[in-house]
Amino acid sequence: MKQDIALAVQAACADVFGVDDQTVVLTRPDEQFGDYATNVAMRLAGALHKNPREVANALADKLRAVLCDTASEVSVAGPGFLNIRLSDAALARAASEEPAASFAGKTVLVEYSDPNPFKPLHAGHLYTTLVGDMIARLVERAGAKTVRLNYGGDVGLHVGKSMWAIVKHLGGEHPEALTQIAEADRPSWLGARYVEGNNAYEDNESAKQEIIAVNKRVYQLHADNDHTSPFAHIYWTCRQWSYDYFATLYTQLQVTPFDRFIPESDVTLLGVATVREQLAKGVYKKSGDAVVFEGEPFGLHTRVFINSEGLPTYETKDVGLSLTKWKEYPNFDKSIIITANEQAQYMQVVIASIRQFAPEPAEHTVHLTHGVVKLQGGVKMSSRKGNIVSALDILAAARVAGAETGTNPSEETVLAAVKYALAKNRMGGDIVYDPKESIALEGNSGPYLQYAHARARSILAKAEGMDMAITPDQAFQPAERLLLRKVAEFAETVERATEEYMPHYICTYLYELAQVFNHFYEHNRVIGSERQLQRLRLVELYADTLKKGLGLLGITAPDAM
RNA sequence: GCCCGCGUAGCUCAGUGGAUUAGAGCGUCUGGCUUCGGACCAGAAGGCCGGGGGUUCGAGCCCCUCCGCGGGUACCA
Repeated sequence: MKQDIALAVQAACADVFGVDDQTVVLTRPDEQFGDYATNVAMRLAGALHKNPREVANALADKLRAVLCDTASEVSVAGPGFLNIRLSDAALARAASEEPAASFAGKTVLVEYSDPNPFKPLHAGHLYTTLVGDMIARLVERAGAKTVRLNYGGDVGLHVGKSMWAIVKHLGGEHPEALTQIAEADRPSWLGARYVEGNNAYEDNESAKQEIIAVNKRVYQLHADNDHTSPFAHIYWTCRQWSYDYFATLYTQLQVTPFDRFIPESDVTLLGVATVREQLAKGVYKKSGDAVVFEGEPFGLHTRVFINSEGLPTYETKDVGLSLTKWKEYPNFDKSIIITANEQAQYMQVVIASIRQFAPEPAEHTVHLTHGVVKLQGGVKMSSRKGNIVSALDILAAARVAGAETGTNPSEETVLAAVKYALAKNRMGGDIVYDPKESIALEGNSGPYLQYAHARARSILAKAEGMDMAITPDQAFQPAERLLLRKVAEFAETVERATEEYMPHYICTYLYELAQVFNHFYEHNRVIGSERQLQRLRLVELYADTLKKGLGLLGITAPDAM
C-alpha cells in the first residue's frame, strides 16, 4: 500500500512537473492530517522556483484523480505538505497486507552468538544470540534462504591460556583427572581456568612464555589431527564441554537452531594460506617477523595478521572464514555478521584487506555491532577478574524479579521479558538491563505484550462460533478506524526493520499497537455491541498482528496466562 | 595524540532521507472499577534535545568547533 502510493506520488511529479527520479518519502502524520504525508512539494519548489503550496496543490489535484480508488482525501497543509487519507476499503486492505518478500530468492548468511570454547558465556553472548536470532527471523520471513552460522575460537591465545591452567590444575597432562569434575560444574570450572590463565599471562613472564608454547601446541594438535595424546584428549574433552554448555543456553532460550557451527580451527589453514599467498602479491606486508595489513591508505589502522611467532591472529582466521563462507555458499547475497561494538574498526580492516583479493565476499558482507549489556546500577565488569555477568545470570535475575513481584511468571514469560528488554532499544548502544522492569506486566515489556495478546484472545474465545465476516457496506467508526490504521502499519514496520536489520522498530510498534487497542477496548464494547461482527474481526486482526510481530522477535504469544 | 561511536524529562529510552505542536515507559501527583481478563483508562507536573557557531523558509536530525562518556589504536578479539 505504502509503496503503491509512493509510486503514484512519484508518477504525479513526473506528469505534472516533468520531474523524474524524485525519491518520495511517505511518513505517518498525526491522525488528524491523514494516513500518509509527504514533503515532495517543498523539496520540488526550490528547483522549480515555485511556491511550495502551489506545487502541492497541483500534485493534490492530480493525485485525487489517480488515487480515487484508494484515497478518500488528498489535502495540502502547512507550508506545503501533501496529506493523504485512505478510504475505508483501502485501509482494510492495508491492514491485512503481508510485509514484502524483499529477500525472495536470496541467500543470506547470518553469523551471531559466536562464543569461544573454553570461555564463559557472558551477557553479551546472550544479547547477540537473541538479536541475531531476530535478525535471522526477519530476513527469513522476507523470503531469504537463511543460514545461521556460529563461529567460535577453538584455537588462539585464549585457548592457550585456558589449556595452560587446565593442565596445571590437573597436575599435569592427565586427562583421566577430568572425570573428577562433576558435569554440572564443568562450565564454571572452565571459566575459572580461563581467568587463571589470563591473569598468569598478564602478571607472570615465565607463565606467559609457557602459555605461548601451549598455544602453539594447540595449533599443532589440529595440524596433526591428534586425538590420542593426553594433551589432545584434554583439549577435545574440554572443547566438547564448552559446546555442550552452549547448547544448554540455546535450548533454554528457544532460539532457532544454528545451521552450522564453524570452529576457528576449520578455517585457520585456509586463512593462513591466503594471507601468505597475498603476502607474496603485496596485499599484506612483512613487518619484522609479523605479517600485517596496512590500513592507513584506506583511512583505517594497521593490524597484525600473523604474529612474530608465526601464528595466525583472529584477523587471518576471519579471512579464512570469509572465504569459507563464499566457497560453501557460493554467490551468497548477504553475509551479516553481528558482534560487539569494540570489533567495529577491527572488522573494517579485515574486510578492507579481503576486498583487495576477493571483492565479492567483501562487498556482500554487512557488519552489525551492538553495545554492552549492563545490569541496572551498572558496575563495570571485567572478564579478566572473572566478575562478569553470565548469560544465565540474566535469565536467573529475571526469574528472581518475577518471583519477588509475586506474579510467578512462567518460563515463556521470563524469556519474553529478557528477549524484549534486550531488543527494544536500537542496536548499537549499551543496554542497561533492569530485571524488574523487564518482567513487569505493565509498561513497555514483553510480558505486557503477552498479556495484551491473551486478553484479546479471551474476547475471541468468548465469541467462538459467531460469524466473523466483515459487513462490507458499513463504514468504520472513528475509534475503529484508529485501531485499523495502527494495524495497517505492521507491514511497513516489518519491512523497515528488515531493511535496516533493526528489530527494535517492531518492539516500538507492537507496544504502540497494544496501547491503541487498550484505548479502543476501554471505550468501545465489542461483544454485545451492534457492531459486534466488525469489532470481533478487528480484535482478531489485532491479536494476529501482535502474535506475528512477537513471533519475529522469537517471543511466544500464549492464548492465556 | 589520532580514529570510531554516543550525549533527548529524575531514571530507562523512542524520535523515518529535514518539517505541521519534541514522544513513551517507570517514578511522582490527581481522577475513574460489583471489569467483554482494571495486568486497564483519563489527566497533571517534569525538556535552552551537552555548549557554541553555520547551512536553510524550517535543525534533536545536516556541517564546523568545543566539552563529557565509551570503544579502538600491531602481534587478544
